[in-house]
This record gives sequence, structure tokens and C-alpha cells, in this order.
Amino acid sequence: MLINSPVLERARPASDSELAGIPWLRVLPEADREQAARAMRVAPVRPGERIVRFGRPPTFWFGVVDGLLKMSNDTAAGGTITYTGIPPGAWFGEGTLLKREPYRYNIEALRSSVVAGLPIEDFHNLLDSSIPFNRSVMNLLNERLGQFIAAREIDRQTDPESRVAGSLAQLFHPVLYPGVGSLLRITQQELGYLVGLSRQRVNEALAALARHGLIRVEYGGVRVLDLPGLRAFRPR
DNA sequence: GCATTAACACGTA
DNA sequence: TACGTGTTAATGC
Repeated sequence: MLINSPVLERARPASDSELAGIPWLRVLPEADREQAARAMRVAPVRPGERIVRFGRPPTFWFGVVDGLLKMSNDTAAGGTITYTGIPPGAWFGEGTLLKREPYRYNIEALRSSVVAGLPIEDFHNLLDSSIPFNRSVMNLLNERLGQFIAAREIDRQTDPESRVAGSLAQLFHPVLYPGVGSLLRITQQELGYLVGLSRQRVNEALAALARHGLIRVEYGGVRVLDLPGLRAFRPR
């Protein structure tokens, strides 16, 4: 059953507290919710380990229970393009599941994480039978479309402060990443990987954003104080 | 000029 | 102890 997904070979059933952290489960009628909960698998992931591999057929709809993942692609030139960080509460991969085509990106853990997976057949069963589930997935896709437009805008900013501000604001998205809350657990090194800056430059940018009262830098994380301000940050 | 890597001291989990 | 942070110095485009 777990063919093609090495990560979830170590899987166990989801605990009640893990299930409680999954927003789309709550919109389902009880029978559907219980079936999905039974089908759900949870597994730990080591730093650097891949959850999704380019070219592999889709097997699960994935969610981040805890930790931090990274979506990226390898380039012909031998480099890596990082698209986004994936923090707790995120669910991803539905596009690939819908098309039943191979994954077009890699997803790996930036640090020790816990990942949940709903098997593809259960995902399609819910899509075929549940209007609340369809609404929830449609809402997710809609929010994500907004993310992509915002990401283009962030990419056009050249100064490090704006890029760090924009990338951070994305990670605090309350609908896409409901597990984050106001404190995002991320090191300055990890943020550097996501934004494409050195740790030292990220440190400097964070200090600037903190001076503006937009965030507070904490040990091993960043607390957001003014999300709209962070989203709108521009250098002066 | 500005960002990067390297290096170090210091504080925290 | 191991890791994350804050800072400085040297180097490169």
C-alpha cells in the first residue's frame, strides 16, 4: 500500500491531537471524517530527507504536522530553485493528485519534521462524494493562487529586507498554514535557504524589520507583530 | 557598494 | 554539549 513513498513506510496511524490540528477534517460529516482519520498516516522525517521526489507517481495528499519543509527543483545547470518553505498546518500535492501525473518538484525536510498523508484513493473518494471537502480544497487552491501572485511580487524586490519581509509574511498565512500561529519556528539559516541569502544578511534584515516593529526575533524563531505591515514592507 | 564566506564569542535548549 | 545568534574581517563581483 505504501509503495513509492519511502517516508510513509515508517508511518503509524495519526493520534487524536494530530487529527485535531487538521482543519479540513472538521468540515466533513462524521462518517467521512472517521474514515479519513483511519486512513491517515503519520511519519517522522529526518533533515534533508525527501518526502516527494520529482518524477514519482503521486501516492498521498501530504500535510505538515510539525517542522519545516522546502519545495524545490533541480536545474539543468546543476543548481537548485527553491520555491517555498512549507510550515506546520500546510497541505500540499493535491494538484498532482488531481491530474494523477508524476510530481514536478521535490519536497524535503529542512529539519526534523512530522508529516501526515492521506492515501490518494481516499483523497479521490472524498472529492467524488463530499461537497464540504470540495469546498475546502477549492478554498485552499484559491488562497494558494493569491500566494503565487504575491510570490512574483516578492521576487521583483531586489533589496534583502523586502524579500525577507515578503517571504516571512507568506509563511504566516493563516489559512494555508494554520499550524504556524504568531510564532514561526525557523532558524535564520533556514530562512536564508528559502530566501536565497546568507545567514548573516538575513540576520541584518530581521534586525531592520524588528526595528520597524513588524516582528520580534526570538531564539530559533520569529514572532510576527504586524502581518499587514510585514506584507507591505518597502525600503525607504 | 553590497553580499558572501569564514571565524569567533556568547547565550540557550 | 550542540546549536543558534550576533558581530567582525577578508574576499569577490
